[in-house]
Amino acid sequence: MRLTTKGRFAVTAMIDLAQRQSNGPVTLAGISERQKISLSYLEQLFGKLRRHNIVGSVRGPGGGYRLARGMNEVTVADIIAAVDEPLDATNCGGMENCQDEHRCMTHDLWTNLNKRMHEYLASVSLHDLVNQPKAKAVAASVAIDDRLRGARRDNVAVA
Amino acid sequence: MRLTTKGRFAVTAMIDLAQRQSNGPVTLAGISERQKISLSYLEQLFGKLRRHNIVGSVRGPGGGYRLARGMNEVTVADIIAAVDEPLDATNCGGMENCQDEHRCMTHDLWTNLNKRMHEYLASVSLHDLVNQPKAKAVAASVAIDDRLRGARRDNVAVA
DNA sequence: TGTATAGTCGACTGAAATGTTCAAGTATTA
DNA sequence: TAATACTTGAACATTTCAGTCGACTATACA
Repeated sequence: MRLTTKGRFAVTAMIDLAQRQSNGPVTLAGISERQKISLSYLEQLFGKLRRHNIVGSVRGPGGGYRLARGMNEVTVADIIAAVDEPLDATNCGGMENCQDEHRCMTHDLWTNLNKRMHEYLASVSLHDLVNQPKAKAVAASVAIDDRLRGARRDNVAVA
Repeated sequence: MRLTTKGRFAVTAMIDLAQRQSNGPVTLAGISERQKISLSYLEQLFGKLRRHNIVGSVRGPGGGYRLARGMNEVTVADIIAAVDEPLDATNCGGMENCQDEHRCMTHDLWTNLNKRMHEYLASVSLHDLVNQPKAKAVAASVAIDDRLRGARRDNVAVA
């Protein structure tokens, strides 16, 4: 799981899309203008999002993109994984080279940390982002800590 | 907050350092060999870590690096921030261009997400990583999360 | 039947970041 | 003084980022 401006663009664009799809398909040209992201770059990003079945496309006049699933079914982790693609997990791709005890230890520790990060990003859905009440950031921190400790959460609103 | 292999290398190296500093300063050459990271690359990373007062150096024979503070006082966020440096937070650096309502909204949403990620990484200390009992609780919480959310097909490479 | 709309695909680009290597230092210990 | 080890700077190939361009296909609508 990598986190760069690329994933940021994708998330921003997806929020825009989620907010507007009720009026029918949303054009990339519109997203481009509203979010100030180059149209051709969006085409690349949405090509990947489409191939990952996160969005669907409608061609021709009046066409555009729409979500392939409900907002609750699309997480930030999904979006980032779609555009950032593979990227090797650890220095020792699978088992190879892992005979040394110390390497294996740091290896486990790292994948562990990674897993938790992914877990967090997977816990935030597009719905959470779109329906986030303006400015509650601070209060949210408590909830996160609880969740990391294994606290139960009902279907909602991380935010 | 950016997350790349660069920060990964730094965290791995810091774990190695934390595990071995009880025997006195740890040389980069040693870390390089154990973790299979190029020595010169480590030199660059530790130069930054030193300038951020995360590690301290001891020159001359028998020298090396040691933590500048206790393991509990060094978080993953500290390490990543030190090596990944600046990187603008949002597309609209401060206030500029933020007159449009929608841009401001997604802008807030994004910085919010960012804040939470940072918060999480700041909650994991070097001590936590070194003394972590071999991966158990985390895996469990992931399973729970998936269940609550309704099984998802992608199962994205966590890495 | 055209034609404008809008997605699809591929190649290509300059700039930056990654990760590595080489080389020449300086400080410290023995 | 010699060996050790950090310090600094430069150069480098490779990859990714972000954007551009051009040609193409599918569809709605007049």
